[in-house]
Amino acid sequence: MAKRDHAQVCAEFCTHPEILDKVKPEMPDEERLYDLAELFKVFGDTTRIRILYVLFESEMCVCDIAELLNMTQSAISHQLRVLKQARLVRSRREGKTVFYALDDDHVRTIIGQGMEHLEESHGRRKKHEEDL
Amino acid sequence: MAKRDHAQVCAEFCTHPEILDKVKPEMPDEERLYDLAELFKVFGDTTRIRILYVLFESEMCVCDIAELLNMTQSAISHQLRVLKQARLVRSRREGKTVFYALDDDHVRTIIGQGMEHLEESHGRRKKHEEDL
DNA sequence: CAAACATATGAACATCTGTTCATGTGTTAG
DNA sequence: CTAACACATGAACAGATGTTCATATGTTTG
Repeated sequence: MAKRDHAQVCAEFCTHPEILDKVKPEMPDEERLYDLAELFKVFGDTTRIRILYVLFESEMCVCDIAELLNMTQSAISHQLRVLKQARLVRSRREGKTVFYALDDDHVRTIIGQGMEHLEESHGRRKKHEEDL
Repeated sequence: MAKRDHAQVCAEFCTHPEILDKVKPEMPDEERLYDLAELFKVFGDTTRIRILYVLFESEMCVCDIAELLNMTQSAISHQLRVLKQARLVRSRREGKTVFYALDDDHVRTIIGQGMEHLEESHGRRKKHEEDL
């Protein structure tokens, strides 16, 4: 039961049945799409991105990261938990300190592609800075 | 002025100066990291992910997408605006209808890598479902 | 055991985000 | 021009999110 009330949301000649029928079976299950969005949410925060960048260079303990990013130990710890739950980092205990490291090479690719996109779309953005 | 008050946030022997000095210059500017996080925020929503998946198959008009995803035309339009501002989709007018299409091939790579990560980390997750 | 330290975590709070609802804009047909 | 339609958008509201603060857990040292 599609939501077509207000006017009539596209007459029949607008919704192209061939396309709809072709696209529908290609869609992954809702659960996969949900998990995927959840994963990208993890990348969608400056603090977590900065943490990942820091870990590109070397494994590191919590307080090192906190100092590097000039943030509270608590804030960093909370975010490391999010990154760990997303399987993007792993932790290793050594005495009192806990070392965190990247746990997946897809991270580099994803962030790299994100950066490339920024470069490229920035290049394209010339004379129409704001086109809302 | 790093925030080291509560206890002392890691004694000097914990924060490894060599590592800090090595990592610091490798960090991109704050602005780039902010933009990157903003970009991934766009991927961090089920509706937008579903829209992108739909556009993988074919360019499409707003009401087609709304019908496919069984959502309001308004909701879809709002999200298309977000995707367009992030330069992930472009639009083309043809009479009354507006067609949207992917505007960047990095999108496929990024989503593909995200999916791969899910497969892989799902595989690794065996006997420790919840390890908060 | 107690003290010191590195890290983890729960609650609270302010901010951000996505959808809905109502309405505005741009285009075509009559 | 007017009506109908496809789409865009502003305001508002509920739900999600990140940081802070206080405190708990786990480890080493004496």
